[in-house]
Amino acid sequence: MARKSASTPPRSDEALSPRRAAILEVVINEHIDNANPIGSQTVLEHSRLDVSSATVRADMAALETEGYLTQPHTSSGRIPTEKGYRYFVDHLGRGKLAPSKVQQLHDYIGSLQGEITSVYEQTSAVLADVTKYPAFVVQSASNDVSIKDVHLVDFEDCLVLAVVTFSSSEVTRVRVTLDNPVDGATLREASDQLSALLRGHNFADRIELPSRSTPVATLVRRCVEVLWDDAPRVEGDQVFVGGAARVAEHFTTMETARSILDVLDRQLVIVSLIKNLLSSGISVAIGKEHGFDQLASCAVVVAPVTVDGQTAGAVGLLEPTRMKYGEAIAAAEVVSEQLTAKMEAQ
Amino acid sequence: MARKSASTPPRSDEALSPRRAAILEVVINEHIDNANPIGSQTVLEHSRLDVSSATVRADMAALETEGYLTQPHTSSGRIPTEKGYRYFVDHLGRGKLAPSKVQQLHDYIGSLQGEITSVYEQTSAVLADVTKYPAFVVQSASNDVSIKDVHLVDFEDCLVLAVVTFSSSEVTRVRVTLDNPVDGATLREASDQLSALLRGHNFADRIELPSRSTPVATLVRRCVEVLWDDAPRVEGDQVFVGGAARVAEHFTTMETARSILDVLDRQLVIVSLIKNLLSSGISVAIGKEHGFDQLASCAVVVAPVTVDGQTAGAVGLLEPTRMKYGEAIAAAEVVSEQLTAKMEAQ
DNA sequence: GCTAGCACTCGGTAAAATCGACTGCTAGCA
DNA sequence: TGCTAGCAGTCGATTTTACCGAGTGCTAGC
Repeated sequence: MARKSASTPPRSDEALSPRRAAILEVVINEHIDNANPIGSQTVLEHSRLDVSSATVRADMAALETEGYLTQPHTSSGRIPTEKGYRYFVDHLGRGKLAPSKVQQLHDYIGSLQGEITSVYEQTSAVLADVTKYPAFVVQSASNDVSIKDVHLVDFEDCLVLAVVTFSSSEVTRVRVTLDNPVDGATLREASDQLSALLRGHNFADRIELPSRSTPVATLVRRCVEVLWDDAPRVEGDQVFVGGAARVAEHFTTMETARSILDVLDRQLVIVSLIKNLLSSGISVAIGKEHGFDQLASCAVVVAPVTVDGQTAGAVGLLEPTRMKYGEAIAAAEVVSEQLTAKMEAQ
Repeated sequence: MARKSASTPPRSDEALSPRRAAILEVVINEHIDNANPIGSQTVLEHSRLDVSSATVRADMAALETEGYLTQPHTSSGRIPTEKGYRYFVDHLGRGKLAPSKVQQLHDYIGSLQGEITSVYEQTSAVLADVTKYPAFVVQSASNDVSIKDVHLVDFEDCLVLAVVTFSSSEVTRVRVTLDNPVDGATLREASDQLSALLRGHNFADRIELPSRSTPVATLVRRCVEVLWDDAPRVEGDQVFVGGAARVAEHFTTMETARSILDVLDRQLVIVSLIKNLLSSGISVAIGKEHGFDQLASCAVVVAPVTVDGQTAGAVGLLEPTRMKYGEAIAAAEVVSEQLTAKMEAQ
């Protein structure tokens, strides 16, 4: 996957004359609404400008040479370029989300219960439902999670389940097979020793193992070994994609739909996309700005979920460049706020 | 979602004359290969029949009146109907999977480790990769899972985590908030009592609660209450869909792609689809046979994963009716065998 | 029961014709 | 200098027409 450096947040600084800005705005708004190239006539109809179409034409020609607009072919209206959208996002369309939708998001996310994972998963679905676009929620692997407790559960003769509780209140389990059966007392004692030994540590730490060869010490050693080898490394970042089916609604050609679905399937790609954007402080990446070729026809909107100053995750939307930026950004922000609030309440 | 009863396993019993069967087979094979309607000429070229095209035409006309073939329009070749495919699946195409693919599936699934859930999830991805079609794996909620162990972990003053281990070796956790802080000894004692009290039961059972009002008894009561209220009901059936993006590869019109993606998003629908098919002993449902309108243009192939005579899950493929049935069925079976073997080994 | 041959159908494709929404440009006006 | 009116020209999209050929059903004859 090709990616360019996204280190410099794109931002268009040049200012446009008020009239040209107005024209650009109309072109973008109209184009978003009906996907057609926009001509000078149409611009006039949808603006308060009191000039002739020839003047608008001249301005549009200027906007084109400056790179904000482009013509699909001579003799048809103009459509926005990525630069045009960028200017729009930075200077113009301060869109809002319909209050009813905000309410909907509030209500739904507020009502979610249960494991963080499932909250995130459901959130991705709601966000997709509300925006009608594919949405994703990334749950970051928090890097300072430590072990809180270890408990051994006896299964069969030589099989023990090590149940590890983390400070994040997540739980994982690992099967430990033994050479010899153990009795309940040994198990219990080993449980206690393990808890004491590992509490506060995480899998990056080196643990001082007991060297004695009592049954308990042996069991403890074995468990630590297995845990350090097998434990799902405090699970990496997880991605939940909601509304992938929406792709088919919004992208007209099969081919683009296909390549986008493909990306949505590859969670690693999404994670790195999001991380790049977040780390360079970007909240909207339009077209090629994010450097992922397969998504060149899309814009990505992200908003971080921050808990205690740490990035706990992110919320994102994937839409065609021709989208309602205002609404999308607002929606992502509302959801990220909701999630942030929810996480902090825990 | 409309569904018709799928209680009678469809099965075409009428026998066709050998020649007609041969013709049907060629039509289907050719149609699967290149999606075109097949004419009498083409049939001759791809069969060992030593008759004239007129004869083939007569037979094809007969096959059409009997419902096995149909003409998209007068004056073009024939394509198979659902009934045609059904006959094909029941009597003709005993296809096989390329040994290399079988090997691939064996190797990959054999190498999977970790939690059942993740094994299932990855399996769905591999199956999709190997077949190039969307695949799903359903993990059934086993209905005779019982609690094996309960362990309380102290979090904050009035917050305790109840970690429940099930006989299936799965683990779940529930947050229990308390009115008063508890000390370590109480917690430990309560853990032990809970384990003893709940071991062997599941959330459908009624539990006799201790009525005393000692701190331990109170804690035990509270935990059971919360567990019975909040515990994710030994999670229902879970569906893992792999290769959803493949939909865009195989379905030509945006609209069908869209409606199929939509279904893949709705896991409940898939579960009920699979359950219906399995319970009526069907392994292939072609077109409308399964009664789900949105999937009318698809065929579904399923194979159960059985452990100890109990259905532990299922493996399925979703393909257009125009698909290589032989391969698909073989692939689903290989995978279901692999999973079955893996589950039984645990 | 099979075949050869013939008239016929009709979807798909290619070429031609038409339309109309745009543009750029120029000359003229405040 | 900035704006406008008007005109000629461009070019994609749509419709029309013509045509081809794969494939059919049918019938008469072996």
